[in-house]
Amino acid sequence: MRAAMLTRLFSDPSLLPDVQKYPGWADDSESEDSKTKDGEPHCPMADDDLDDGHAKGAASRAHSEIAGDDEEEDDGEEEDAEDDAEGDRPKKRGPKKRKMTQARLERSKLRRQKANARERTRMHDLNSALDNLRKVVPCYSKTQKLSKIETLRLAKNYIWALSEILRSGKRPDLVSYVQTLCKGLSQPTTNLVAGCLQLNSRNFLTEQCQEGARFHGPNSFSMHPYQYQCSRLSSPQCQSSSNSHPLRTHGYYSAYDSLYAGAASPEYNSPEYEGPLSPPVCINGNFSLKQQDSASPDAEKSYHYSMHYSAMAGSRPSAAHNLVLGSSGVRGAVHSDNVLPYHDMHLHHDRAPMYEELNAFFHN
DNA sequence: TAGGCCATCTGGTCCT
DNA sequence: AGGACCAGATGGCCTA
Repeated sequence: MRAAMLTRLFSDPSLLPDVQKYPGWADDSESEDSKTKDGEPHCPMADDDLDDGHAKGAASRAHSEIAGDDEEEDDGEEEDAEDDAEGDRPKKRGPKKRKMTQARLERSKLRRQKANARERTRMHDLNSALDNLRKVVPCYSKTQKLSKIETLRLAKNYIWALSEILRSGKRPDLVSYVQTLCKGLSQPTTNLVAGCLQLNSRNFLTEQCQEGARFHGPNSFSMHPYQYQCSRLSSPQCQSSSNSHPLRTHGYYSAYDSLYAGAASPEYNSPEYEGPLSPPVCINGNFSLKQQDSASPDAEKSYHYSMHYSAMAGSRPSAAHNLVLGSSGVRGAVHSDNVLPYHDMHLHHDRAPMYEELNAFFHN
């Protein structure tokens, strides 16, 4: 902190916002005013001026005050004498620290400012890249952005899931897919991703109830309890309860299948999505949650989603047992704000060439 | 109010 | 010397 103060010793008015941002500088300098960060002795005069300048929130004033100390500009013996006069501190061995003349301080300050600007630019570039990454991971929201770390985790999982698909040449079961996608994600992010998939699934379920059980063709998944639930949903009573029942695993299953079904949708070209071409995860992005949510708002609030990450891709449908959905979930509840308004959330469903290849692969 | 996330500043290190 | 990169520190903002 001492070194930080040094660089701000002659800060100009352009740094005033920063000065305001660090109101504790003066206090810090009080507590450790006799040494620099690396333990080098430090001019006490500069400390006093620094404290004055920042404590009063007038960096420019501090600058002028220091600049007025012309007698300190002279280097050489005078500085040595000052050091000796400081007295009780033991002398440091090694090369003497060059006195910070006004010119050197100015240069140092300029360097620091330039370095800060570069660092800001660098971080902005990094954030921009992260924003781009957010747009191509399976779940994207304009307003509820994934955090940086969650974006990276989700992207990693997504890449892993896609490479597993390419490697095995098979459609994985939905549970494995979801597990892979959500592996290591925080609960809110898991909820968000799950919400995305579920959103996609609801409309899909409706379509399926109208179209019949076309899931049970040659390309259908291997049978497991969730497929059973899915097929049961074709019945009217099952549909009517689908939004209120806490167990919505069928929704994920259907969502997953919809991702790979590649069925054209009138809402395919969602006007909401303005990002670049996205990966081939959610080509069939139909959003019909709005009405359904309004019909049963409590359903979302009571919807709990718990995920255990015991298996990665390649786990068999038995992994479904690790996907616990219910109001008794132990990992935390899905809050209503984790399920975004449909106009704000985007599954990626662009016609990326990669998807077309994958889609052709899965349907040939 | 605590905790998470973020932007920014900063000094250190490495490389050119 | 200067730039890139990194990690630590700090404070602001937001949310549960």
